[in-house]
Amino acid sequence: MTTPPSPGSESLRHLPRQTRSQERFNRILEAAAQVFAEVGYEKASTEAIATRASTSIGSLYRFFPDKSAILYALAESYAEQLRKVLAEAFDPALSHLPLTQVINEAVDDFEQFYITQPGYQVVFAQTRLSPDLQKLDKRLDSEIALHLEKFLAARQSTLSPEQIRLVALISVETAGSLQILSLTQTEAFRQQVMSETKTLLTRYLHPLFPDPPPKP
Amino acid sequence: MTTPPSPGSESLRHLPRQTRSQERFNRILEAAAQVFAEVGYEKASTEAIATRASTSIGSLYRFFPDKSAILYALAESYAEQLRKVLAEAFDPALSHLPLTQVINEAVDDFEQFYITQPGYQVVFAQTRLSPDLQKLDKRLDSEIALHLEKFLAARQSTLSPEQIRLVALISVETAGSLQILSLTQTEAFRQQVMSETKTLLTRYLHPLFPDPPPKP
Amino acid sequence: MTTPPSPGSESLRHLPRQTRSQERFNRILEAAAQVFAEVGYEKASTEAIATRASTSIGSLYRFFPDKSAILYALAESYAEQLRKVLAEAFDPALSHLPLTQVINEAVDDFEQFYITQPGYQVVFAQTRLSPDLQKLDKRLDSEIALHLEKFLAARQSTLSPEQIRLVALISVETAGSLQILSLTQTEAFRQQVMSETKTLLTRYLHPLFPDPPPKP
Amino acid sequence: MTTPPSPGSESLRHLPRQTRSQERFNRILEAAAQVFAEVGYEKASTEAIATRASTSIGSLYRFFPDKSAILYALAESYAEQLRKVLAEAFDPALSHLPLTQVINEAVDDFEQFYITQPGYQVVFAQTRLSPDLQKLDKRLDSEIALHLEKFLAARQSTLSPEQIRLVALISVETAGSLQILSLTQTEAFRQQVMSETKTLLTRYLHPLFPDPPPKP
DNA sequence: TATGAATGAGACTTCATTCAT
DNA sequence: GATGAATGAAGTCTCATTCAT
Repeated sequence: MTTPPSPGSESLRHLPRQTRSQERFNRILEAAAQVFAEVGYEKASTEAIATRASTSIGSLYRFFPDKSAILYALAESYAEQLRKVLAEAFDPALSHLPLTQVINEAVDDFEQFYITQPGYQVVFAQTRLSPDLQKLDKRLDSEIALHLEKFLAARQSTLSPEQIRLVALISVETAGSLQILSLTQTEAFRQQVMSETKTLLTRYLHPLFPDPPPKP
Repeated sequence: MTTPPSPGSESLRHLPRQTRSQERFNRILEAAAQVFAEVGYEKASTEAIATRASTSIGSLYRFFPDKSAILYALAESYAEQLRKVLAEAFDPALSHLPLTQVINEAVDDFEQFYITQPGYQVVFAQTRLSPDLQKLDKRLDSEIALHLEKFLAARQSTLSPEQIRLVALISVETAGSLQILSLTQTEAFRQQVMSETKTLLTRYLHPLFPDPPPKP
Repeated sequence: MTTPPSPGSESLRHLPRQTRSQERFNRILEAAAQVFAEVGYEKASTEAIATRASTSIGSLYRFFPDKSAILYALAESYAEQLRKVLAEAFDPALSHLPLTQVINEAVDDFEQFYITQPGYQVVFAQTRLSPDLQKLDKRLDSEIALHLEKFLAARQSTLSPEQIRLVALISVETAGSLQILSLTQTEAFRQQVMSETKTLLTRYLHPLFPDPPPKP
Repeated sequence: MTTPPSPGSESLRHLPRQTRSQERFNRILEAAAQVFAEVGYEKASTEAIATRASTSIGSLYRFFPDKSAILYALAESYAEQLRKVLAEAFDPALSHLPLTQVINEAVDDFEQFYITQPGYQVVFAQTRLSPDLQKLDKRLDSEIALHLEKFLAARQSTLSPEQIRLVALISVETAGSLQILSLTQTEAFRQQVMSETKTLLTRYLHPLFPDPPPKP
């Protein structure tokens, strides 16, 4: 997921892809994601996380100075993953495609991320809520909106970079919150919510970034 | 805020508008809102809440069987307040006004509510996050979206009641999450976010509920 | 049950047999007996006792300086009741009857007392257990054994008064503990235990107090 | 006293007979016995037990999930010890001895157990009294009476196994309650009570299990 | 005198964190 | 480096007792 404190040599061909240390670091992060998703951040005990990661509480504290450091590291990991997802979805090379199509696929990708990373919701809510994690929260926001910004900037638009940033942030926030809403619903309703999310985003963004004229 | 367990006789002469009991009940609820807003639900200790309410831990437990009951009561209280705010903002009598105007004012009212009730965010996040509060969460969603639903239904529309319900829920959810986003930002950016929120909602809703023709 | 602190005029013909105060005192004592029997002394809350007695916690504390005073008063009450039961069962006037018969009836009376006074077990165990109630415990023992002593003394016996006291105490203790044992058993087994109790006591006492020769 | 959850390797060299864990487990159990004996089960605080065991409250809860588990473990421990005491006292190999002699020695052994294990009374009273410990109570009764049962069965008797069971249970119960009675008395009286206990049991049991004819 | 709201000491229990092995 | 036993601060909640009304 993310790089552990001690780097380790990754370029030597026949050596294990990850050092033992990295492996354990990632196992703990995955275990934390699971436990956070199941019971929330506060109720997740470090003991439970260590057990889930098939390691000891002592080892956990070798990697993380305290419990909140796990949340931080997980947030970093999610930020990186989201960056990749959004980098693909909003590849500037796709900026000539109809906006609707790009949005639809991006929302679908976003949904996949939420479904496969059930810990994200908790981390997201926790960083948003707790005053001492807000710095982290803003950085998460920035990273996430970054690629959308680039994509939007690639389409000719009269918007200033600051305006584009605003629009990107709002779009991502909206998509995220509706995603979370959808996950508390029945399957049928969930799909309706997702479909409506696409409509909403399209209607919001279309006037700002009109589709380019088809190339002759 | 909400009515305490036992009402008591309120018609006696010019005696206090609230009984001693109601006063204390409300003080505790307000203190809880503050503490929740400051440190979050889990980190808020019942002791801290009692102290903030200038009462004893024993008195707190006279009104609330356990800590979660405070969250419940606060949620009910907020739901009721929001209902009132939205009832005014979406008074069906206003359904002949331009949608933009109604949305603008509703978002402003909503913002006022968020600003004056800093505990709402926490309660909202908590009910959304914790599995055993989801029933409460859904009920709150329904109640909150109710007035928007009625308002939208009052405008002629080709949408089914179910579709209107969906649209209302999404609108309220979006407005809420952007509200929260705005509160983590600087004042200048915050206002831009609110303004953009109005734009987004208008663009989303307008195609569904076209403004009525001006009266001749 | 027992006389409350303030005596009250009981000899005036047309006045209520008990003053309001006495009535309440007795209601509290009865309520305490019930609650003690149900949950034990320590887990019985003074609030629960007051409620069961249809009075207020404040009134309860008018009669009893603290919780243990209720236990004391109840113990006094039981001592008095037991004294009556045993006074009848071991009426010295019956000392000419065969020992077996007297024992059988006494055990039956004792059983009735236990069944109708479910609080007795708890009070008994509590006074026996708690160091600061042992004085009370010994007085209970004395009172209870008193009548048996008188009865035994009335039959010619070579035993000294001290020896008779010892025998009486042991008999009562044994009967009591087997009584308690019987109450934790199924109905069928319970009756066997009671029957065996009679046998045991008869075999123990008979050599000490042989039946008098039948009067010609 | 009893074996702690995880045994551990005990065969290593000349290392401590008990593992650190077992040592602490036993220390806690002994401390609990003392505190229970002094103030009773309900008034014994887990904090006081931990302190008396020279350990921390956290360690106590590492071994026992809650306070009642300490009572359970102590009850098991006592049951096992009593079983051993009674197994020796009622060794069927002794069944040819005069009943009086066997009873005398058994009562003496029983007395030693009570004196050296002052917590037993409390555990005994608690299991007998509290509704949710009655299953444990009955099991303890059975185990404790088991050896007397075997011993009695080894002497020719016309009694059915069920009758023997009843007689054994009653004998043990009686001996126990008289033991407790004796402990609340002065030393001189205490010895008289113990002596009388032997007489009582002998008179009760002798007719049922006559001494075998002396070997020629 | 009766009431019951208020108090707060203290009980049980959890869990983040440390550190000897 | 890994382990997990040990620690103890801190949290939730109960309940005997007081006292203003």
